[in-house]
Amino acid sequence: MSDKKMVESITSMDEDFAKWYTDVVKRAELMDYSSVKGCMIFLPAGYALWENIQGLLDKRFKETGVENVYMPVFIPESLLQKEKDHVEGFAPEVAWVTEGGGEKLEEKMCVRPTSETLFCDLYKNIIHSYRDLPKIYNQWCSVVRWEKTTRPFLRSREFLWQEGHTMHETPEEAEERTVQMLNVYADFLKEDLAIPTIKGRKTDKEKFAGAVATYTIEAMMHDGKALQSGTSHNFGDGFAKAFEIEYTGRDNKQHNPFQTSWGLSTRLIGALIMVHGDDRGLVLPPHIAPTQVVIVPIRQQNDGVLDMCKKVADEYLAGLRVKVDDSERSPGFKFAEQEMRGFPVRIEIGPRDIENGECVVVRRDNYEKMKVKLSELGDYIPGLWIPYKAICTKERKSILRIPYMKRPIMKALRSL
RNA sequence: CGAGGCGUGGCUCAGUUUGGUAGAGCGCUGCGUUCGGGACGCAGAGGCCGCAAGUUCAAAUCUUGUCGCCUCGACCA
Repeated sequence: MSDKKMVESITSMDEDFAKWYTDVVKRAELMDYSSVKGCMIFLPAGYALWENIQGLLDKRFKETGVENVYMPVFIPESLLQKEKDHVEGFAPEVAWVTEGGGEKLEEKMCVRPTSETLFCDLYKNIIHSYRDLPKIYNQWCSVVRWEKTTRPFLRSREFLWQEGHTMHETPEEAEERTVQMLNVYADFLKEDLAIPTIKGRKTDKEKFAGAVATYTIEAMMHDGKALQSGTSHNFGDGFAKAFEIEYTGRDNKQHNPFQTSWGLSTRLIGALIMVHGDDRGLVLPPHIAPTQVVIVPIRQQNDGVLDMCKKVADEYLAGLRVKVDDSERSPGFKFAEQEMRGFPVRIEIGPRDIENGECVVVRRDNYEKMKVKLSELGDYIPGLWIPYKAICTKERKSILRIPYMKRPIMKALRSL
């Protein structure tokens, strides 16, 4: 590459991993900064990743009996303060609303940093009998935490997530659900995002404010640091007691139910970038890639080349998310641009290929280049998805060998 | 919130030390030639130099304040 081209390329990850990360999120147009301090804009490419994460994870949730709800974005001060540890844990990073309609509010409200208290408020009203249990609710929403330092996807004052909140008859059942959801997260990361994780339990100091136990999945980034990628909490009956949630048990006596909560956020997009990306940019695993296959016509003005590309997309690759890049750029430019955006597979089709009834297939993860018969594409491309899953088992072993493991992962390991 | 760095066309930056007509490359628009790893020619458009006060005949440049962004640290999904 000439110096001219180097100007536009991204910083090497070994030279400066933090700079590489921000270069990638900006150049791949995943996000942008806004005039709102500490908050970020999800651009189409970034939001599409979240939509796909939502779709795949929500399906897994539903398979375990989860129902979706939506709760208010505000929490009255009195409600937030009902559980002592909880309010102490979150107080420093809560944003408050003190005025509405031009008048000072009688009671100030915070913008939810998390919704345990709202769910408890609801459960108090709808749980009266053991027949009302379990309650397995989840909501997809955004929450606000007044962070002092922010980074795209990894930490921002407002972020998107899901928060599940469940109530159970017995402590055993609550513990079971806590672990079950941690496993749902770990399986999702492994099978759909090709991200291997290590499951662990947080120390008392690190655990969620008000929880009895916090479990976490930690993913290893390229720079050797661990990133907390999902958490699952067992609350015991602490909140239930604080919120006076009681039900009549099978023994006709009053009991407090046992509670869990679990969450996974848009931070996961940051993990995705840091785990799979390389010096050419993003590498997206096929299951969540908004565009799974991009077709580049070579000499597209020639009669038939563009038509053939569209035909391949429609007929041989039906069912996959395919894009034909018919923009008026040179092929080399398209290659570089698409690799930067992380499309898992590229197909090149030119006049020579059409004569031979074949095309060139290039994988994003290892740049492997293959000639494939057009008629065999429909089987060949989905076959490429499998190695992405294999990444997990392969890299999981290497993770355990990384010598300069950072503190969080060590703790996660120690407590297992 | 502590330490450091940076704000100049869309992007990356030069110009600031020593005040004096706003610059370059990339990108963008139009036309033509190109197309298997970031193509080329010609012709164009685009900036009150983050914002606000101050010093001065004169401020991108000096002073003060302020806002924003980045990195590291503490805290956190």
